[in-house]
Amino acid sequence: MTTDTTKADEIALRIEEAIVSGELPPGSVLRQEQLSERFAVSRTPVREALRRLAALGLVSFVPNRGVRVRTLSRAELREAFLVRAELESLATELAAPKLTPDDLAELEEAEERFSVATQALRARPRDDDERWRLTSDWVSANHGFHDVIYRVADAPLIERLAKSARRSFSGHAVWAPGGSEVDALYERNDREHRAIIAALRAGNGEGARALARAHVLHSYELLVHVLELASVA
Amino acid sequence: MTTDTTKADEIALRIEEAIVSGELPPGSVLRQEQLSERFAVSRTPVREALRRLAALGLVSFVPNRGVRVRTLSRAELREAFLVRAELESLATELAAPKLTPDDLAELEEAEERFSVATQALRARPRDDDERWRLTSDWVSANHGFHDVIYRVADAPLIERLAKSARRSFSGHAVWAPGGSEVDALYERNDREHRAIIAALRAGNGEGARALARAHVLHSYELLVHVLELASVA
DNA sequence: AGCGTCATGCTAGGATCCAAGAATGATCGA
DNA sequence: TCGATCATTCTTGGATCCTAGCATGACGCT
Repeated sequence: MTTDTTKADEIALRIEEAIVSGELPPGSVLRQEQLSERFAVSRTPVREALRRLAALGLVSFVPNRGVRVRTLSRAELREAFLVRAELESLATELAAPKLTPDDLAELEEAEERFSVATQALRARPRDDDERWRLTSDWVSANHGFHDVIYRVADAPLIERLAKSARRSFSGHAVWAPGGSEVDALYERNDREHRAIIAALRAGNGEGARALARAHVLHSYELLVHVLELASVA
Repeated sequence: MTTDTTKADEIALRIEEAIVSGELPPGSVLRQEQLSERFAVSRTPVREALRRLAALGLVSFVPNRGVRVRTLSRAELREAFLVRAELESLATELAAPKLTPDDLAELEEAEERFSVATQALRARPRDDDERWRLTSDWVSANHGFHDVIYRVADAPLIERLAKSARRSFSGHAVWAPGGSEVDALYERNDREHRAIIAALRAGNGEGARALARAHVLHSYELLVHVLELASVA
């Protein structure tokens, strides 16, 4: 068994997963020892993993006092979306001239899944467990759509940074659905995906870029709406 | 003595400094032991520092085979500049409405220093040592100008990511000056700084944004020119 | 009774130790 | 003489141990 990855890396991924899934909520303190026993390793690789996550901005170190999962202020949340809007629109523009028919088909398929997830979410079951599962589906379908674009753009650095910005707020995504006002926003999100596809199909890089930018900023509005509704509840 | 920073952090900064200064050139392998004795600590904090730098993209880990200072391919170099162009233009736009007269004065002062450094560099002494010092001055004067904008924009995440993109190629900056063709590019760089200032003074955020974007992309052209000249020599 | 100080316990940071994997060079065979 | 294989050495990755700093609670003083 030749490990071409180190334990610290694997653990970093698993902790990251736990953070973005919301299992480790923002603000919670991470004890090195309990992480080490959870993953059945010593504290050393755990600490290295935490260093990595700290550099990514997911957790913050307080010397001699441990690490805690980063909480984003409203301003930071906004910033993260602004960054993502710029990087994603750039990626979309880069992707436009490279798009093959196969890519286009894949993109449409991803959009189809997203559309289904959106409708399912709008049906909004009262059961909390079901709701959580559906929002989780919705989020990953959404990511799936955007990931196709990143792949086609073939720009590793941009992809890395954009996803890092995306991750930084996924832990905040309670994504509690709201009323008809929020429904309209979900609907718009879906429509915008199709518009981006249309622009890409037409080979209109500039247009796709502008659409992608607006789309991400609109997603921010959606998230803010949802967060406000959640905080009132 | 209450250390409000940890040794791993300090060492990460010092290694980073050594990398961007060119002391540790791209491609060189870093031995944990010699780093640890150089900084008079054990290997543990060194490794944590390296993890951090790896997450920042400055060095790359090869499991069981150590770390090496990252070399950027031409494509990655381009990507880094594209990212910086987007983020810096965004920061410029954000800075525009926040700019106070004091900020403007500071910006003009920074530009003055940059202008002086540019002229000094264009005088181009034959002495290698002097040339190295002047290019180093030029680079930091340039950074100084842009840093004012970042500070005014007051957007920590954007600043962090943009500087990270900037750092990723500073190690490559041999910045060997070329002929009159390159001189024109230096000259343009200087002019563009002034244009950005003018737009900011006029409160024209959109204009400043577009100028900043073009400016960074032009800097890329300058760097590529210089690198080509250097590789021929 | 309230506040300040000190002692004890707990957790993180750093050092050292051990094991496992890769490179290098020597030796043996063709 | 050239190549392949095996042993040795070097370096990294991980575990354990030690130390130092923060926190918390008890005790004493005002």
